[in-house]
Amino acid sequence: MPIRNKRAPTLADVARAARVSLKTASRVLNGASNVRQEKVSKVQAVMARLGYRPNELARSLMTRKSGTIGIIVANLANPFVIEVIKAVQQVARANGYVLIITSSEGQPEVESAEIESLVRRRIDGLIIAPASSGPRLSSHLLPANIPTVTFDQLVRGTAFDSVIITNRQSASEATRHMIAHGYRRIVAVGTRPYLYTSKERVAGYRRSMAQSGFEARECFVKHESLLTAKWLEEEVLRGEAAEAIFSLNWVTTQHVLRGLRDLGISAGRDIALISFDDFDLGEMLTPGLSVVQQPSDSLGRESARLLFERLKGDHALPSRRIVLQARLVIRQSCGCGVGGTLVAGAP
Amino acid sequence: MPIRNKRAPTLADVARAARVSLKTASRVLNGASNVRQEKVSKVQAVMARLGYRPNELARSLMTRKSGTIGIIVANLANPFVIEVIKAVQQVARANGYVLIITSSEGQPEVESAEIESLVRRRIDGLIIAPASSGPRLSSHLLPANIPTVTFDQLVRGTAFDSVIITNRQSASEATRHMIAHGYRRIVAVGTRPYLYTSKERVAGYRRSMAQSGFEARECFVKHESLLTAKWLEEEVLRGEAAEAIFSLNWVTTQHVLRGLRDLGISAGRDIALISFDDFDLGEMLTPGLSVVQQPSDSLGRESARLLFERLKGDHALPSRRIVLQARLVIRQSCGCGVGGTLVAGAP
DNA sequence: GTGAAAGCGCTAACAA
DNA sequence: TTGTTAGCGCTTTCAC
Repeated sequence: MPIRNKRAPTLADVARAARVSLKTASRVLNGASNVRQEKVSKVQAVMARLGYRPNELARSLMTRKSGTIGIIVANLANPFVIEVIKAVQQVARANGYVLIITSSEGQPEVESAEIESLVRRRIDGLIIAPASSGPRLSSHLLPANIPTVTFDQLVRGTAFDSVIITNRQSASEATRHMIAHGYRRIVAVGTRPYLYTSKERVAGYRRSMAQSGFEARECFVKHESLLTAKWLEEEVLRGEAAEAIFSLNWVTTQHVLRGLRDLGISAGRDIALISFDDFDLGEMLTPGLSVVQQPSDSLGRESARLLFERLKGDHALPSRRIVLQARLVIRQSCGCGVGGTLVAGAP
Repeated sequence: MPIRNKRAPTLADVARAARVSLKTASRVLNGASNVRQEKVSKVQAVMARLGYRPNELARSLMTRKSGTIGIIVANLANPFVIEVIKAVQQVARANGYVLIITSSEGQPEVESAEIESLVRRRIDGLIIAPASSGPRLSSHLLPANIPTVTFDQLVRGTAFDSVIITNRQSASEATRHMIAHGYRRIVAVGTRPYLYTSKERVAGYRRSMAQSGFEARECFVKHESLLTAKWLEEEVLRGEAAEAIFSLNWVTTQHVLRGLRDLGISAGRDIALISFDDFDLGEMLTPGLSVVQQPSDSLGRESARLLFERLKGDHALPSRRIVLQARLVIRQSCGCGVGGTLVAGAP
């Protein structure tokens, strides 16, 4: 029996009970090879008997490794984000790391506060979907010795590893697809125009519109709460002003779908729609939602890989950028397969 | 300038630079009142100048409080789970705590491993959706001094605080609603029959069926991967054997919807359907999905509240159980509003 | 008000 | 192969 009855047993308690030195007990704990088998068994037996639980906090203090990875996302409700987290989680677990997940709610101030909190907890690495593309996420917040990988948004003027997708190209492709259906009054709808992803997707959309000689029109709200049916009707639809909508992100699509329904307009039938980002039941809608699908699993996996490469190995690698291919998934809402007017030669 | 150029500045560095004692610096850090204002300012100035970041790990070692809450869920993909986490996260953040989120994948062995990992990291509290209702989640895994709240599943023979919902009653209500539509061949479909939630929901379903003198029929798969279109056709539908389906959880509904579509059967039109658990776009399906909606936000909030009550105050409170009311949300797939055969007197 | 000393539970660097 | 001695960065006595 350990002397103190209340406190959890420490390695010292174990060592005492096993009649070995603290260091020997420590060696057994860490699976060091240079301990006599006999003592190993004895120490392990005592550990089991006492119900010994190593204190990772104490270990971390000494090793300067907390075994935790921070991950900051903008919106936990977004299934894309969840899939990324799941992938990161898998890699982290396989490496014996644990994830501290927080959300910035897309607000740079919250993001800063969360970073500070994580740094104080001495995370070994950070994976972050930045809340803004501006220079807020700067190195004065993050100590240089915390490897960081950004995903989704790209932050100007930083040297973080990053994983992004083909925003511009995929947006262009989606737009081209709608154009091939014969639509020319295609409106891009989105939130937070100042984000990197928004800008890139708009650029892709514009490129395709311009190539066909059509006029691009973008409707943005600063925050999704402003994306109401009324706004849709007055700003986007404007009577006959829109034949098709290109929704620039998940939360936008959600609000656009609800708004159109409230207006008695069938998304995909009365007006064509392609969404950047998919839904759990996107295929089950009628008509099925045509989407640009982000490779969320690879995105998480690659982000984690980049991070662990720095963690395990060389801290001084040059900063790397990975661009993953997003995929245009054609279902019906784009105009395909609902007696739509798909023009010959369409994708 | 601190002497060591490489290492992050410590409180000792701060104290030295500010020409005060370590303890005074510590007092300033913790906002103690008994320090002369002059010194407070000085220390704070030095902290800012040096870019000092308190090491929470070191503090935790001494205070025996890590400022972290563990949360273990069965499936991060489930939006219900995510909403619970979001609510818990909010409360945790408001209390200065951080969340370590892990997933058991519904497997008791993984759950045990995750618990062990969290205990070693000295979480201050645990919120867990148990992977099984059996006695696996027992106190030999969890030290008695780690307050724990379970939600979703109820674990037999433990004294944890818990937050659950009206599984039985709500399942009964949903079944009654379908019966009122005139259906009598209503089949309950689900996964993992051994779970508390499954049993309760089945019990509610059976009660309503029995009250109307109808024969209850349940179709279970052990794992969702077995829930294929073929299985649906052969085990659930069996020709005309099913007029309505009561899907017992989120993942089941997802597979049932896909399966029915693959069979060319419209869920809600050709066969009635009520789902336990809602979807992001549940309302946007055609017909709209009728569901039992769990109060996920309250569930998370209440779980967190129970936990923090123990954390902040009395550890020796008697164990409490909170039962929250789930809500039957009638859209169309139950038979309402699609020219269904709703019988007079239906809810 | 302030500070010196001790110690939280572990590992690192040495010596034996 | 083993043990001893220092710490890691902070908080907590308990003196002054």
